[in-house]
Amino acid sequence: MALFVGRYVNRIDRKGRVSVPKPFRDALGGQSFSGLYVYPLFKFNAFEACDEDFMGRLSDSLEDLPMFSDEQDDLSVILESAHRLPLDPEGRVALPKDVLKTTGISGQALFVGRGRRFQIWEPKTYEANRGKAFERARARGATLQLRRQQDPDKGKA
Amino acid sequence: MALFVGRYVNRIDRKGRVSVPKPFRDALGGQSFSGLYVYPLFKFNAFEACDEDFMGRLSDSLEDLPMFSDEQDDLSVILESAHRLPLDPEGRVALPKDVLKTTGISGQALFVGRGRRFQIWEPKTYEANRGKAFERARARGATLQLRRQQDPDKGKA
DNA sequence: TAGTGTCCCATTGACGCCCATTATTGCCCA
DNA sequence: TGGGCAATAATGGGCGTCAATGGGACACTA
Repeated sequence: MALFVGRYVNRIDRKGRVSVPKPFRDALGGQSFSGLYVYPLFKFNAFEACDEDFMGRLSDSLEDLPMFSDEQDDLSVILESAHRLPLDPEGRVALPKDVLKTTGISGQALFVGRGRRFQIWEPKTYEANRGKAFERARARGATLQLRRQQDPDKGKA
Repeated sequence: MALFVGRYVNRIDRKGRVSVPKPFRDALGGQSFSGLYVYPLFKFNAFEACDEDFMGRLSDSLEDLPMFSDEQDDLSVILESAHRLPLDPEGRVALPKDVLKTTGISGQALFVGRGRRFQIWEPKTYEANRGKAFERARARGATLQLRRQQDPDKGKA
């Protein structure tokens, strides 16, 4: 399954195209659709990107909310604002105008791995908002409850 | 499954490459991806390394936190700061600049086995921070509750 | 026909691959 | 049991390949 980690900065050309980092392209592979989905974040002026599987999972999660509820309607704006971006033969995507506008991306785009998905930021915005995240986690003495070890025999039958 | 024990010191060459100790390479084997993942530690200026399975488990554990929550965002800095390091044909990895910078590694790297994962330290930093760990454990009279023995027949069918 | 969006090709620079050499370990045998 | 030899691991450096980038040609659309 897709696994996105690390940060990569790539240049936007005058056509609005940007190379998706090779490791991310590889992680996206194995999909029927060669490309990615992007949707805006609430908390930051950045977009999140994922593969088709994750987008389906996100959609299904929204269906778990009560139908016709305000909550579902509100969160569904994620899907309404999403884009399906195909990769060109060189592994680039064309960032839509509203993505450029919302994020403030012009010269460079920052790709940030987030495990099963990744984010796209304007580098300075990222630094301003996320630059201290590591120090915050360190200062807080952040801990994480690891998922219980998978049964190693699972699926071996 | 991967099992890393012991300490090994290897030299960094002028390209920033370092040989992963053979026993660790062997323990990493059996993955679809020939390489390892590294991520920074909060408590020390050192990095931790693991195989793809463990990284996926870490990622999934983060997904168990609520999406868009501050807690998830803060902890996700681990994934954002992580690197996927492929092994070259000789069994070396190229340590990224930020790893060298954070750890202070320049001439030599210390590999420290930690069971399912291992750590990479600048030798002097390790000595300063961990050098007395054994004495501390001894002085405390440290004890450990061992996990119950696995069923030996499990999954053998 | 202008505008938009793919696709294709060329360039360049970093990185991965390959080969050579040295160091170390482990083994064999006297 | 010690020395020497062979196999393996670690190290160093050169070079080719591929990822990132830029620009142009072409097709489709409004």
